[in-house]
Amino acid sequence: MNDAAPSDAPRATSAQYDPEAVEDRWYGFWEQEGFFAADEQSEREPFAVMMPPPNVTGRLHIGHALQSTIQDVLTRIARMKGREALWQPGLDHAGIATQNVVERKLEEQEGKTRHDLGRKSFVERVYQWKEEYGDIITGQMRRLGVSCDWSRRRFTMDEGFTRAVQEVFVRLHDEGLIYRGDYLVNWDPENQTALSDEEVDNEERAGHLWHVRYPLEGQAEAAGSGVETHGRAPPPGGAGETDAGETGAGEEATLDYLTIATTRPETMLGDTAVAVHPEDERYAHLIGRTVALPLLGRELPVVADEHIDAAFGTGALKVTPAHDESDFEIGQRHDLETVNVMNEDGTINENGGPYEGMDRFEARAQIVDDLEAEGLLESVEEHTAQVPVSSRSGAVVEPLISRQWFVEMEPLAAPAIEAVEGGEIDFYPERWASEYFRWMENIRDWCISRQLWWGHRIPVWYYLDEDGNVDESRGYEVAIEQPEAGMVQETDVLDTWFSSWLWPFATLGWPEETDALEKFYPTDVLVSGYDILFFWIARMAMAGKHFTGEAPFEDIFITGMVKDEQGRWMSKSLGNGIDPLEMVDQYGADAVRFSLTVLCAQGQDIKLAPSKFEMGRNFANKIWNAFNVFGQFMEEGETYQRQRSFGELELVEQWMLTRLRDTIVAVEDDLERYRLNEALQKIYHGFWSDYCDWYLELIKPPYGEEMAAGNIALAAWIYERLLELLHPFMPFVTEELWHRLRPRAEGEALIAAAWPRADDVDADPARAETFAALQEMIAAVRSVKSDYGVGQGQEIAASVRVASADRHARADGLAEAVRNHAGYFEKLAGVTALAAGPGEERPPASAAKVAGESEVFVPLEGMIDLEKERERLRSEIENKRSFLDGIKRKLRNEQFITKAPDEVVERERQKRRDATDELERLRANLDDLG
RNA sequence: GGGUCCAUAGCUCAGUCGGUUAGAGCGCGUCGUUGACAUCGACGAGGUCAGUGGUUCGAAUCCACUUGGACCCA
Repeated sequence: MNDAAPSDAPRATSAQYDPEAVEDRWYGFWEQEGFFAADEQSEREPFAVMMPPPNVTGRLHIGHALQSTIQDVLTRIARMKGREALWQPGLDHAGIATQNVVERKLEEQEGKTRHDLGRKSFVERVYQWKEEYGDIITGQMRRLGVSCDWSRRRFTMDEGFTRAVQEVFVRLHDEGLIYRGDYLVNWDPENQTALSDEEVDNEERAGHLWHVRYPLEGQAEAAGSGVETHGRAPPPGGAGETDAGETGAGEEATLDYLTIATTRPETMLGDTAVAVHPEDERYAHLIGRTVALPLLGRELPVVADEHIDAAFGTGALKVTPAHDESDFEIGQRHDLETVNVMNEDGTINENGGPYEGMDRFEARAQIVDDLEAEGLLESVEEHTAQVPVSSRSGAVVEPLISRQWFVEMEPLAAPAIEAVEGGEIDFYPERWASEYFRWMENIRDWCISRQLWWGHRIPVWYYLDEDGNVDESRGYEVAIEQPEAGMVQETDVLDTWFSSWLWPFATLGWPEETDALEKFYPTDVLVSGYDILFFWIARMAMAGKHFTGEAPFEDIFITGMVKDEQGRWMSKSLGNGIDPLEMVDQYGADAVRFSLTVLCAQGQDIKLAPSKFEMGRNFANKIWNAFNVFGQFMEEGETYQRQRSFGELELVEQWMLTRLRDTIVAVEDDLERYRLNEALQKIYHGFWSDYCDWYLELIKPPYGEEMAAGNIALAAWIYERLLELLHPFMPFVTEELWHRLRPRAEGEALIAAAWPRADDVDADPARAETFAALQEMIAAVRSVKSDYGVGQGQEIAASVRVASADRHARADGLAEAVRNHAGYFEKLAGVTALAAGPGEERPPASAAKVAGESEVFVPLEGMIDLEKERERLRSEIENKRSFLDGIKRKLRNEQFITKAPDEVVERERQKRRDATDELERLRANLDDLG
């Protein structure tokens, strides 16, 4: 027998749950016994979930902890339900991030750049680094108790995966969906690579809007046209008018310049036109003329373009096709020249004349100075602009014309859209479907090439000329293996997402037709955050449909993101992150899992503080201690069998079983809809309130007495069901306690136990209702005692007037139930003398309290404060009266009677009867007090 | 500029199909410790469901607008 599952564990537990002592043992046991391993040969119905592969550079952060917990809960439930459960783990090579980490380390430790090492040996270094550090996160995940199949761990750059990536590139190229060309791309000057649109964040930044004068040329021509009175284009708004007057353009009646506004003056070095709106009267006469580019003197045509916003700036736009997307389009429309003025590192190139070699921002400052010196800087406005920023390096992204590889996306998007529209894929919460559609329907081609060394090298081959240089005039070959001796492979690598979009099937062996693929694909559910909806989720849907014909998952469960206490993103720079491992050390893995799950409501971000984990820790402690109530009486090695049939059970036992069944049903329902937080809350309530506060309190023997074997058996049986329900959420403490319940066979474990079935739990709603009535009465007695400062332990008498027999058939039964269970009142409310009946009179000097349809009297001779009691009754009467008024108002409304459903009307009538009755009795009670 | 989401107890949040005397955890107040658990128990206070208007017999819930906040896209 395994050490971790001792059959002779002491039955009673310590008073405090110590997660460390328990958690350590179980993870190894589960893994050793092979509970995490999925078997594609099994006959069981499959269940599969793909873990979003964390970056090799990653450390476990709280978001991973949340998503891993959710996936683990779903996987463990499926496993307990008898399904062949695969939770596929793995790692993502994370191109730029990983390359950066290794480059930084190289710089710090050896003072070298990757170029000093050369490509081959640098990539070797990255592999070394990956071997050394890449697995840290998976080790950290184990601490959380995740039950993924580690034996199937995949890496996006392992051999088989690489094969899949290459296959996909070749196929898409064959289908004409991959093309290469010179286009304006998002260029990260720091990493010196192209980025996809998704990797660029637009940040609002304070900047300036510089108004620059572009001198007009060809004045004679203009003079001849008879529009000279326009003088010059006036700046927009009244403020500029005086300025316009001062330039004296009108006086001289000659044109001198056109003013443009720009947020990026350095790009003017690449200007090849000025554009205005064709219907902009201010400039109509200038169309077809030319202006001189300040500083460089190049002649620029003035063109008319309908896309110009006449209201922005001066309404005249400098056009820089090589460095701005909309300018690029204008350039295409007007067949403008394209002048690239920037190097890949963000410095100005030889086309920038005197500014060559300067960094783009240095050049900007210099150009502004020079313009000012030449009197061509008309004005400077404060301006907040959207600045594109690399999500990888934080550098300002430059639009740059560059030869890159692209995937044409529209043909891939169409089937993926259909998959969601047609219900092949469901989003939870649903609203994410509209985000998905919005992106898919406006999809743009995907720039997949990266100028990096770490990643999948593009399977394209070039010919060499005699000098050994790539000769692109001969075209290229797309092939996985070198197609012809002497050819060299494309140096660019593929965007990391170009491999991870294949994750759901490439991990299972695709393009081979493996048994695993056959068994587990398509998967059941994907759990991820909305931050990678476009990067990853949507692209997986596309890849799945395109390459396998099937959507890669049926459900997509989008979690909220974990924020700090004030709702801010957690970040290193803010230092507001919460380290999940620290939390595990401090509160226990189960506590962390519990709190994260219960806080994870549908679609809402989670505001988290370390103190939230107390909830989970306290709950673990609670169930730990609950075991002792019966566990302390258990004989070692004994298995307790339930002895009595449902009908022979005590009322509280019947109630508890009924509550258990209801809980199982409700939990099942919540799980269907991924409402894990609500499911867990119900289990929590069932365990803590129902089981501990009521059931255990009542079956617990008086001090010094033993617990009957039959009671132990039932308590343990119910406890076991609750452990089963809770196990997926809190696997460690439940596994430990499950083994303490009774001797287990070797290799037997809660992780593999059957999920509780409602049908296996006997129940009787009517009996449960009777007990619920008693609960209300007991609460009423406690409340009265508390109001009058009677100690909880102090013995008192009480009587109950149950609802009158003529109106409630079960009133007599209820009175009898109260009398038969006087012991409950004694145990829970210190009631040593109890009377009950429909005609029970209120004893003198007693407090009265309504409990449901009944009334509880507590004689308080000598203790009762008449005035206080009157006050209490008056407020209760007032309360009840306003409630009754509301009901009456409703019932007087004819519309309500005729239009509302009958059962709603009947419910209101019932409420009126009850409230009227209660009010009457309350008033009588008040009168009794004199 | 287009779109999405959020606003409910002091705090963090549930509230599913429109009918609930609007709930939970934490916090707060009173009381309680030889008792499974003080990481606990009992009791209690605490709400204009952001605002306005509308639909409806009936609105925290549906619609419109307003205010405040978060996010996505351009």
